[in-house]
Amino acid sequence: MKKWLIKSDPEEYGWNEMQKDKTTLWTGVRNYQARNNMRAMKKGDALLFYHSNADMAVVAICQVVGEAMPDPTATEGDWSCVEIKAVKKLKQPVPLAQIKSHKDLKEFGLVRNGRLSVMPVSEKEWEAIMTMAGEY
DNA sequence: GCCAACGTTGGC
DNA sequence: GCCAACGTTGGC
Repeated sequence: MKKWLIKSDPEEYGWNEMQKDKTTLWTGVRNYQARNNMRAMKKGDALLFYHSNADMAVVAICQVVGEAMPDPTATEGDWSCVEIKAVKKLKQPVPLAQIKSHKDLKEFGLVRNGRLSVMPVSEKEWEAIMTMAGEY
C-alpha cells in the first residue's frame, strides 16, 4: 500500500466539504506529473489531505476507493481523476512550517517542489508527519 | 499584494 | 530542439 499527499485550496474545496461529501472524485488536476501520480494510485492507498494557501497544513487522512479514470471535468486533453473517501481528521494539523523544519522531511515533495499538487509520500515521511499530528 | 518557482507555449 | 515570454500556483 502506497501513500500520497494531495493538495487542496480550502477556499475552493477543503476538508469540510470533503468530510460532508464522504467520497469525491478528485478532478481538475492539470499537471502531468500530478496526473501520473494519480494513475499510480491503487485502491486502499492512504492520502494526506493538505490545505494550501490560507491554511498551509496537513489536516486529514483520506483513502483511494476508485483508481484512475477519465476526468469528467476535462473538455480536452488526456486527464485523469481518482475517487477518494474521507477517513479522519488529524488530532493536530501539521503546519507547513513544522514540516519544513523537520530533519527527516528535507527531501519531501512539499518542501522540494512546492507547486506539485499530487505527490508520493515515503513510509518515513508518513511516520514523521503522523508523529507530529499526535497519531502515534 | 508581491514575487519566486515552475510549467507551458510558441517563435525561431 | 532551444529558449524567451507568459501564466499559474502558493508561500510569505
